[in-house]
Amino acid sequence: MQPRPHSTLEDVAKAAGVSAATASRALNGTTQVRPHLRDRVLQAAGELAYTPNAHARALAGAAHRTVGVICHDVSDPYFAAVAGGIMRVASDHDLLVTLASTFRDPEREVAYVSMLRAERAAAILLIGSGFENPDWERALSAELEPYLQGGGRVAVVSRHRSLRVDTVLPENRAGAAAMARALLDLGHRRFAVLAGPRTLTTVADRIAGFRDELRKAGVPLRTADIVENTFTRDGGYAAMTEVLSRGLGATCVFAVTDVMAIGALAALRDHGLSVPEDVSVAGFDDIPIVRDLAPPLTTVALPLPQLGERAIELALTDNPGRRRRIHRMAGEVVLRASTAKVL
Amino acid sequence: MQPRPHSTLEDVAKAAGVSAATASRALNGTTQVRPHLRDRVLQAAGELAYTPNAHARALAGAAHRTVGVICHDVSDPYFAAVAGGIMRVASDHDLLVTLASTFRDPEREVAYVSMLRAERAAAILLIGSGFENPDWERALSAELEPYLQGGGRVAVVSRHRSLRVDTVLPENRAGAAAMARALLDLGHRRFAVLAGPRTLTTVADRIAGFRDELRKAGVPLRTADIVENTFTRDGGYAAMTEVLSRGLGATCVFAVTDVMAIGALAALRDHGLSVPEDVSVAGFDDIPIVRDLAPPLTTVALPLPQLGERAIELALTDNPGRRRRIHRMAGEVVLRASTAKVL
DNA sequence: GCGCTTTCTGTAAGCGCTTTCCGGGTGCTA
DNA sequence: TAGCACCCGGAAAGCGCTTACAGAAAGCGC
Repeated sequence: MQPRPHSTLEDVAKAAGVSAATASRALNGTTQVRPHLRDRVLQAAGELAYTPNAHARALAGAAHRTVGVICHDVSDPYFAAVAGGIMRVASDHDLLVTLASTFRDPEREVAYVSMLRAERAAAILLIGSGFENPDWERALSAELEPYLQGGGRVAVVSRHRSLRVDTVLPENRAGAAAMARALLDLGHRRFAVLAGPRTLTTVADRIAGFRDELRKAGVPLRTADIVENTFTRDGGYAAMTEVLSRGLGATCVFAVTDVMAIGALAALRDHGLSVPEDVSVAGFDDIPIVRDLAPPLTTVALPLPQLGERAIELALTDNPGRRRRIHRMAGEVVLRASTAKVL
Repeated sequence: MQPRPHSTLEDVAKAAGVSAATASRALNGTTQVRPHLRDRVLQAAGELAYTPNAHARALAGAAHRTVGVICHDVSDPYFAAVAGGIMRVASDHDLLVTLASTFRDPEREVAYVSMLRAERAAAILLIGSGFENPDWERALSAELEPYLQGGGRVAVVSRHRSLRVDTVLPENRAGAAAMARALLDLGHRRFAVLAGPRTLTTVADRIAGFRDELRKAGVPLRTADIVENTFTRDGGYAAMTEVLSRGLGATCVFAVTDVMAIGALAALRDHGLSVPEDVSVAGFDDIPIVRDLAPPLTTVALPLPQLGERAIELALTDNPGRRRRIHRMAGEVVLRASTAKVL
């Protein structure tokens, strides 16, 4: 016999011979319940394998125990690392994490925000560069604004324009500039840049930081030196291949992300070029794997798990004035064997 | 003025001058509503930035649109790849994915199942090897059984014992055996195995498959040849270091996962040994990065995203008799440059 | 134009839980 | 023993939605 699929609080209360109210109190410890009854309730709950219905609970006004995370693609090591940090903190707070991958589709991102809003998630975290696209910005704001009005918390990692929400901001510009300086110090004067789509703010910032610093040193970076492709390993491979097909003039290749750098490394290997003897390669992010490459990759190290941790902490922390809090995270140039001095 | 944080169906109905029922129908398209009214409702919803409360909806009996995924650690490339497959399918079905990382803590796994049960998730997916631990098995069953009774769907990837649920099973044993054969064919006769905790069924199976195949060929694998450590890059590094400290007798090292193999490669490099000249290294899983290592890693290739896709499809597919369906996925040995012939 | 079917629309119940508001024990004080 | 405060447990309301159920309106044939 099983009239209902799940046993309910009602069932537990009945089994324990108390009212639903008492059962609720006993289970949640809201108020003192005489040990005698409390034990009966707990035992009944155990026997019935009772699990409170989170929906009913949420509806009745209890706190929402889930946070939503939207990223481009979990299987990208960058997001995986950031998500890892988020999960750790969430786990400490007994929160469930709803993770969505947009696969870089702006519409899907907006749709996910809407779903998370429907779930009444305690917080929504947007991880990864936004798009420079007015339609998308408007649509996203239209979803986020009412959510914020309704007490929802939002934090973002790596995006800034237009969204007035708490932000964890890797210093892309400064990091790229620092990398430029480091590479200049190694004696490089001719560069190729492998970039993701410029519509991503992260890409734009890193290119700008890199270019500006070169300019300061009187080293030009022409448009033709920047090759754009998708923000993936294969994109890096393709971009590198394109650079090679045009005739490699550079002594150093800067990929705006490590993932693209990995593709570039593979392309170079496939073309019989060795790194760093024939050409130096540098990346950005310091995803865990790159120190284990041969050669290990020079990169701008970002504390990825911490990016996630800060973001969720920011979202979970009260923000009385609802002012926009920006938490900048510096990147640090780590010189490894993929870059060499120019003789 | 905002009496309630979110606008409700009630509000929309009022604004459109219809009843809540009609508003609900117009929004969901359940029943025909005169276009006239329908438009008014839709417009009102738009203006109020209305989002239905998913909890109320779930409580009222609508289908649950979320699936829960429990893995050991999203930032591990193996799980990231599997999760990627799951997300793709989920996205096609308009499902939200709640992803939890247990960080290999059995208790946390049980706790997460309980939370997912509370959420009335449409399905629960357990990704990654289980633990060989009777207490844990009992606790997990105690959570899962009532969930299944209540119509919940469960599918697992990579575990078998004790759980009577739909299963996607990489052929760990056969894959490891095939690897053993391939390595024997290359002329190797002395092996070291870098293993994760034996309490993980995956580890046990891979070791067993490998050992049995060697035995068939008359090649012994002594207990001392198997070094156990954590299931991570650092675990691989440590295990390899231990092997080296004992004096490397083997011509080939088999790591039970690619992640550990990456650590092993790093340890060898740090000790000035080159692969495959001084020693061959093989892994298992074929996580995306390993083909880009130098040297590229020989491994048993598992179709990781498909593992996830099959699992969620299995869970989402009706299973009338509630018989246990097992979907085996073969691994394929991919010989790359990290293994060489023994002269 | 009447009565029947066919289409909507509104009313109301109920999903499972928390929580406020009371009433009835209990224990302590006088 | 009476009186008071204090706890604790129960009844009931209500969270926002879906969905029978029933009633109203409209369409049809005769």
